[in-house]
Amino acid sequence: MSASGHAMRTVITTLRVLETVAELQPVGVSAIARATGTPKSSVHRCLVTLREAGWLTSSRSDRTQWVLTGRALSVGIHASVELGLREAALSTMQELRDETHETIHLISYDGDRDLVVVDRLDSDEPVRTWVRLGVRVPMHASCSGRAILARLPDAEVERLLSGELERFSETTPADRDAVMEDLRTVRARGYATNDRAWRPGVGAVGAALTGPQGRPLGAIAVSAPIQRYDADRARELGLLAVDAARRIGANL
Amino acid sequence: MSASGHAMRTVITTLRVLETVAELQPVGVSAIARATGTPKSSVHRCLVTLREAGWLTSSRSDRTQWVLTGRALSVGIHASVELGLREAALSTMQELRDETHETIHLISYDGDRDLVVVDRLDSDEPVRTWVRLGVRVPMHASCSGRAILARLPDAEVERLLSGELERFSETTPADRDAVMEDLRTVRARGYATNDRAWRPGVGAVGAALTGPQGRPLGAIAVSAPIQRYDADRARELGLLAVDAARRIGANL
DNA sequence: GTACGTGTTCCGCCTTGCGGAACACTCCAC
DNA sequence: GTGGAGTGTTCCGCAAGGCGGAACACGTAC
Repeated sequence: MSASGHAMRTVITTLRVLETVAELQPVGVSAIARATGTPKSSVHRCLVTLREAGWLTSSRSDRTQWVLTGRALSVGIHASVELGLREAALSTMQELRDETHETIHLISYDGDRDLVVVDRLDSDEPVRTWVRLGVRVPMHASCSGRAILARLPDAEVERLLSGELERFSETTPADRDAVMEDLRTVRARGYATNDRAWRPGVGAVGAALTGPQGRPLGAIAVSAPIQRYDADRARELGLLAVDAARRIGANL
Repeated sequence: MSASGHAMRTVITTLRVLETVAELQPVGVSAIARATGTPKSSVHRCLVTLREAGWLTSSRSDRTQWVLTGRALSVGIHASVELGLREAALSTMQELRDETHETIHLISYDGDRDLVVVDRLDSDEPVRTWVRLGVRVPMHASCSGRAILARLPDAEVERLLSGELERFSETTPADRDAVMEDLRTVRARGYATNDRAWRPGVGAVGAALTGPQGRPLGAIAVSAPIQRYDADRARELGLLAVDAARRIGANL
């Protein structure tokens, strides 16, 4: 697709291996080879290289398992510091959790393509939703994604929604038109909703966090098991999320 | 030094470029070339490759500047989740901050080599200390480092202190012997101290966070401007840090 | 105008990564 | 036991592909 074919193949595949380790760690050579579709010997070379670079360690025992080191952590945190989201959001997230008793997620949008869950405060209910920190969130299927899209100029929305839109369930927006229609609703009421559109059994509402120039830098989301989620609850949670987003935005 | 010379040169240099971007971002080609001692054309190729891999974006203006994307964030966060430190430490860190009114740092030790500041709660005083999240901390010169060393078996200490020990100031431990002597004190009283040994004008105390098997997974540190730091205050803060570390350890 | 400072492109030499295949090993079923 | 299906690791010859000096295009400072 994209222009520059001048990229180094070695590096690209090694980075893909690194990302796979991040997802599956602790993990062995064969599993990575399967997940990436790369020959085992090549994967092995990548792993050894990453260890020499200090990004991975091979954890002992009979079967060699690979895990990330603090180096990956260090580089990653520098990416988030630039935004300063976490610090700005922390106290408001706690208030929101106390008001709703549901799990609160903080999502970062890097202005380009990636949507990442950077922080989470857990619900105190016995039944609660769960995602791993660091997971990448789909733009079209999550309420955070659509809350952010609703604040972006049309050209950028167009670009972000190009390519295939993966369907996770019955309620995932089927195509670009469905998303665009939803965005009108989101713009009107200030928050986006998500009724099991991404992960099964999970409903959620999200509101965009905007910086000084009105540009979205991320989103805050409240997610609940579907048993505690219906139209009325969505409105209640949505209004709280919008208010929380406003307070957080004031700190950016 | 180390064994495997089978590592891929390309990848190693590209990762070094990536780390440099993390430190200096936003940053241009020439600055990176200077910092890493790599020819400009090679650095440029690395950057293009990293962009294609989705780890960097080139922010367009007159001068091309490079910054990390959320992909780096995502991978980095997965590294920290494995430890689960942040979640375990959050509430206790807040208590400790309220007790001391100084800046609290959470440091992660990945069991190998890297010591990274993963979280921070700021002091409410007008004069306060400051470090960037994600920065790598020296083992011998920081109180967190020495608090952790004090809990490690001799062989591992030996390995970690091999190589040159950088001197940051008059009070930085000069050599391995000086560190080893300090470790005895640390073991005796439970916390480590740091009187301007790493960063100028900053005093600090630190206590190790240990997992179920007693292995250190990180440290918690209280750092204060030297005006509010002397022997008495160090003891007071040290005891509070030790107690906080115990409470956090109970959650691991 | 001269002198540096950026970032970007080109191209021929020859290093270096490629990956199938063979290896050593552990576990499990029969 | 013996075979088979898993692991992770090593080898090696071929040629793909990365290297980096040099030249380029631009902007700013004096």
